[in-house]
Amino acid sequence: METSDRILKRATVAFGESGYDATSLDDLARTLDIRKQSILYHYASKELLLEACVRQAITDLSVALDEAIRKSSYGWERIESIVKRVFRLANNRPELLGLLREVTRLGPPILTYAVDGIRPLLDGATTWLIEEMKAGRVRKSEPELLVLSAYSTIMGAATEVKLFEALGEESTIRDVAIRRKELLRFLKIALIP
Amino acid sequence: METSDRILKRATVAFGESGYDATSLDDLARTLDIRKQSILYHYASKELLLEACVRQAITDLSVALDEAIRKSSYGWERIESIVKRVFRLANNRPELLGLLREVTRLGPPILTYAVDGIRPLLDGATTWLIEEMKAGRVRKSEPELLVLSAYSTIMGAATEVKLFEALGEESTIRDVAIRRKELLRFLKIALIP
DNA sequence: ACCATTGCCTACCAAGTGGTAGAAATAGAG
DNA sequence: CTCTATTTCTACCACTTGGTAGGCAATGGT
Repeated sequence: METSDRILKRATVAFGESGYDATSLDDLARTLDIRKQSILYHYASKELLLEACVRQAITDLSVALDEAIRKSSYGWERIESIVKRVFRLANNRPELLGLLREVTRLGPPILTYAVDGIRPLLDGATTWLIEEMKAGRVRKSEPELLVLSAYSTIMGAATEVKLFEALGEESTIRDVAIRRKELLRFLKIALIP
Repeated sequence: METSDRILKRATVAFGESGYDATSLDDLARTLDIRKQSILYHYASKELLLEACVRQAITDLSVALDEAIRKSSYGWERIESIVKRVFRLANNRPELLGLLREVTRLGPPILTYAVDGIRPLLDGATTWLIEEMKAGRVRKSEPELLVLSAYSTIMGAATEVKLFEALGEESTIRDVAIRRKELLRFLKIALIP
């Protein structure tokens, strides 16, 4: 694999799991078994590296969601498909969701940058929801708020694993599956008329 | 006000809003118009300062929730009362919820410490929910999971303000009230039989 | 009057930070 | 082989970090 890609991948993990400020370029270089200056050759500054990570993360996220959307039809089935895909993502690549959360914590300018990348996804979801509401397949309410609520709910359920573990809740695949099932039941009751 | 209390308050805000790593003791001292060494006089290390902040935050949180519980009766009314109280808290003292989230990000040892403080609250909520389910006032499901889901949902709705703003969603008192109402509607449909 | 304690300070330090300058290796093209 | 461009490196640097050592004024008990 290309060095620059290796850097990008590890940086995304580090930024997403440990946070931007807690990750030093020296640490990062050490885990990659290269020197810090090699990182700075491919990405001129730490901030630009973060930007590249965010760009890639959003791309990956978009691809995953598109996939979930394409292989589902309408109404509840599609919501279920998306939730399942996000949970799988949270399991396979927790750093992606972690990075998104970290970015909202860091605020501008990187947040503004990320938001521009995510907005198409949210807009798509919103217009789709409006359609579904019109068709009577989803309970009528404010679609923008619903999308954002769903975002934070799914995000919370998918990323709060560390908290769960600290609380003694196990996090085997089975336990995560149970939580997913509960969330789906919850969403179904609340969303479907 | 006592110097040590001023430090504690500012530190909670800084840790909760900007994050632990992004907050230097020098910065903190500067905003308090004292010297860093005065901070280290009252709190022997940065980590101990964080611990003190967490302890105080959990106390404040407990007080607020107890209040919400005491002035409500049972079933839906109590849930509504708690959600409203948390939203008020997120509005008046966003740093409290921010600090909690930051702590789950930092992981052990501080997370373990915080969890010990919060567990009584969660246990209380869980046993209460079990009662309510028995009495048929709340839809039957896994109470532990329900508590944690509710936690992350409310937390998300209450703290994702920065994201909302970046997305162009206004965050006037009225808008927050609308989001609160939507969340309550959502919870009511999902929880009440 | 004495002295110990409290509270805040100045002065300093070792370790680490992101970043610069420029030398050495590597490799493909003519 | 030689020239050139790409990549990685060593050697630094200015600055910030959390933390130590110790001084100095105020306070209050004896």
